[in-house]
Amino acid sequence: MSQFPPTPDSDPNADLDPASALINLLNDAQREAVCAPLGNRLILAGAGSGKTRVLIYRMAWLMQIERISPYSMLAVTFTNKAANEMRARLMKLLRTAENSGQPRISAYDLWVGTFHGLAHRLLRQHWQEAGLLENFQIIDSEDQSRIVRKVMKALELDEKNWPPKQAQWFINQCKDEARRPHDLDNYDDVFERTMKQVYKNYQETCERNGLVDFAELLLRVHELWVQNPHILADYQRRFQHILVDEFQDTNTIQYLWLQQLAGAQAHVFAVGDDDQSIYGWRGAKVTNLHHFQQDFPEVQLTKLEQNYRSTGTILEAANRLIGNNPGRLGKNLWTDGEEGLPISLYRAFNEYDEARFIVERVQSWADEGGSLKECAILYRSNAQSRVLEEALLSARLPYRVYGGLRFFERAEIKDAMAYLQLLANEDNDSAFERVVNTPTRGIGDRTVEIVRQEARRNGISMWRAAGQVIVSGELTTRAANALRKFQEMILQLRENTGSLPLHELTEQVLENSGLRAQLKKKNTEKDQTRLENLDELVNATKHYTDESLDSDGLSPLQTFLSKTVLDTGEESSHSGENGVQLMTLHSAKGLEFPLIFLCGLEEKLFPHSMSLQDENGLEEERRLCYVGITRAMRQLYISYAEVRRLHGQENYTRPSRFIHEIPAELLEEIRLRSSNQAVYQAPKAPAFAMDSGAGKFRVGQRVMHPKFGEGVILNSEGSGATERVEVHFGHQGSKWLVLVYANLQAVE
DNA sequence: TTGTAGCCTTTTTTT
DNA sequence: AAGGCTACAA
Repeated sequence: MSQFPPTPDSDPNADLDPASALINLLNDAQREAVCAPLGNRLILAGAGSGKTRVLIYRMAWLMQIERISPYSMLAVTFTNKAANEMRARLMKLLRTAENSGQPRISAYDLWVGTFHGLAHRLLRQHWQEAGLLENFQIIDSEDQSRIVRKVMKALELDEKNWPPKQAQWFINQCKDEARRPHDLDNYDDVFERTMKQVYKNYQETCERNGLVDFAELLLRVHELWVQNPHILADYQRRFQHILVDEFQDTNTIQYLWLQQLAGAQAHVFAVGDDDQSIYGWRGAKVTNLHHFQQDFPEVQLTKLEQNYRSTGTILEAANRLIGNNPGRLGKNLWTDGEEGLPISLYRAFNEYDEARFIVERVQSWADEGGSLKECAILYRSNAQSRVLEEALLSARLPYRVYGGLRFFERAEIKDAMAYLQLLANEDNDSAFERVVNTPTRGIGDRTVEIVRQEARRNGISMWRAAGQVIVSGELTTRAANALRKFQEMILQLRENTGSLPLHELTEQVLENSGLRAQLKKKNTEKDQTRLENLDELVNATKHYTDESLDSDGLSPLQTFLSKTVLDTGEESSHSGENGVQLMTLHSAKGLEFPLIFLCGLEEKLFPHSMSLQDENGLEEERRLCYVGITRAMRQLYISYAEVRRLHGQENYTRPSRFIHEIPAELLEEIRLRSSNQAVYQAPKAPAFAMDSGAGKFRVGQRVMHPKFGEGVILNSEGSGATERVEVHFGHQGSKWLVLVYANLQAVE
């Protein structure tokens, strides 16, 4: 471990003068960046080169040496995780400096946040000038999709010919490029004309209901500033120093935003790595790195190429791989640390075998005293996590899955949240429609449709329309009563909104709405976890008390609603704090682990088939692979499966081209299997979960045979009476056995 | 209006 | 494989 220098953030160089204390442990390039004179600067920082550290030290430098008030600084990141980490590390660094007798400087006034978070804050502040309702709410992409679908239905567009997803994509794309419907051409093309119409209607719906989607947050602020120069001028005057992390991930609107805010005065300190640009699909423009150097005056460039994270072998692999991408800004990572172990390559039969292999290696890592949270399993798509989870589960290894179904995206949570949204704003039609009849209370499609029409006819919200329809006699008395009862329930809850603490209010929502009762009634295993999720939700609300309110006079309820949409819910820390980390390659960016498993390196999965259409897509996949490799500090495993079941379909695969792009001498192929030739034949039938009488045999399972003793299932073929499994029995080698006769026993 | 059985489609990454 | 959606019976 000697190759890794101590992390200096907490290093008590207390008796040095402040400047030396700060820069003492930086290398030359890092020091150049941190101590640079004021001005625009681009830091091209390779993976593991201390990018974040430089950013944090720069902030400390500005405050302590340049005597710049934190009040005039703005630091922007892309994820909340990054923002939180940055703030925490900065505070820690300042605290150490404080001990050395420095005057107290607080980072509390400092704006650190994500683009979206900051935009939200600005819009709350200036909702009037931005043309928003005071109690506007933020919607996530699922909400957005629902609204798009509804809009398209109203336009009588058939979902088959007009996939809503496409429309959603179109809308977001436009917004990312700062285009409103009226900015668009009067298309001749039917498709584009229709999309434009959907966009227009969608936007009107959002305006009416006080809803703001992710892209809208950014666009609104942009427009706010265009239309209100005095507001912009205020912020320009305030934020003289703007620091941007992961600059390669900025999209058009974010770039515009920065340009506006910086004006001619501010100094922008941008940190990025073109080789780690992996969000092109959501509008990020790597070219912003180039533009930055042209659009901003006198940009100085610093390259950070020394890597402190990985072994020489891992870096070499990463460099060679990324070398296949043309048009890079050019960077070559190096380390003066040791070469390290070769990269291990494992060819699995199928995904179960792959998972089995990984779990086995994790197990031996743990047996040798390694900590589980130092292991990460990375995959291309979320769907891959399930098999891995099962394997970990049956090995009784704790784990934690990042992303995937986020807590706040689960149906039962969204239901509960919709009630809260409706309490905060009764005109939120999305929320209204979601919960009028969840749980079912006799308000069917018929009734809802009548309410919807009434709302549309009068240009009012569904909540108000419901009130009118109840008295107008358009409904059967039964429906009217049900609807009235629903409204009374909401109104009664609302009475408590102000007086009760948020968690008690939430508790009441769960009880009075019948959400809990509904789940308790069915009481299957899934419903059990759903109930637990609801409890978890109540728990989460406990942090939102009046005292803890930090944002601009919002009620705890409103604060909670906004936070949960923007926050990915990382902190809803469940079990598995000390477990193996499972995540997609995308969410692994910025993290590092001693032991990394990169799995599913197969053509069409990684690189993903969707990205193979164009050269850009492929290059982005390669960068993604580069990100994955460079996460590893000491040891890297790469695996692929010869057969993989995807979308219920079994596929024969070819190893990813990325494997071939890593020099063979850095790789070491691992063969756990017997010498049996049969292993090279692709199995003819599903090689797992055999459903014969014996029950739960599958690849990787340990079994007991009366004559051969204990072994592991390597493979299987056929089904029913002809189902055979290949079992490896230690020194006796592998044998194909017909399951019906073999009399195998599963071994725990 | 509700609940369910069966048909259908969908397959990447996320603030 | 899994979720969404429709059609149908109660």
